[in-house]
Amino acid sequence: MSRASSRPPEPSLFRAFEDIRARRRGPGLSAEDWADAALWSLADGVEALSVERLARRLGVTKGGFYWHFKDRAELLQAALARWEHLATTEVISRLEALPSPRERLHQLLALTFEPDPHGKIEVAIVAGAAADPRIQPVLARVSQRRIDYLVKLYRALGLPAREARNWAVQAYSTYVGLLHLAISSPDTLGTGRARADYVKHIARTLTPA
DNA sequence: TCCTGTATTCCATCAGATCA
DNA sequence: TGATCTGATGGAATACAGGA
Repeated sequence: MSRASSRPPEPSLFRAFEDIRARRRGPGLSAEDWADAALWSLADGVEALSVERLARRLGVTKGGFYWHFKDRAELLQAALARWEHLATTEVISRLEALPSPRERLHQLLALTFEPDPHGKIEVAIVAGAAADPRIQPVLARVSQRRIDYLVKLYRALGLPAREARNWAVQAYSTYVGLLHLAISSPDTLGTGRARADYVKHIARTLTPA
């Protein structure tokens, strides 16, 4: 995927444990801090989300957790809500600040095909949806919103509605497939130059002439 | 292979402490 | 003084080693 512009990379949307600890406001953690930490820990799998483990990694005890949340299930829902907001709503909002639809599409493709922990979180959520019926509706909603936005971008590039939808589904399918490949068989995508070339290739194939 | 005892992990509760 | 946190505690689930 070719970078559409030379602008510096956007700061990460997700907050790692170190950020949460560092930016701790006041005497303790907020519910949002816990949700962000839970979201980050989802990279290890939905079943690995543990209140005690989370508390240890945040440098607090688990007692405070129950002030903010009724139980672990409520925390998972909060984490999923954060994911939906950060990885979809926030991304779309950032892209809308760009001047042209082509630039938005390039930036989106660059963003989604970058190797980072966000992909692991996405894959964990997808895998978790198979076992946990509470995850499925969130995942379905997020996928639909993303595809709808891609349709909008392709439409803005001049494609008719049906064709735009086909391009959008193809782009999103490629994204989901690459995420799985990057985690299950990372060598397939290569490293360094080879990977960058492949990402460029993908960008070309997903951008209408 | 199955059963049993022990250890570990996790979730949840609660009394008391801390702090703005 | 209220909001928030700590740390002890208990119960349930799971893992694992050892013996029959």
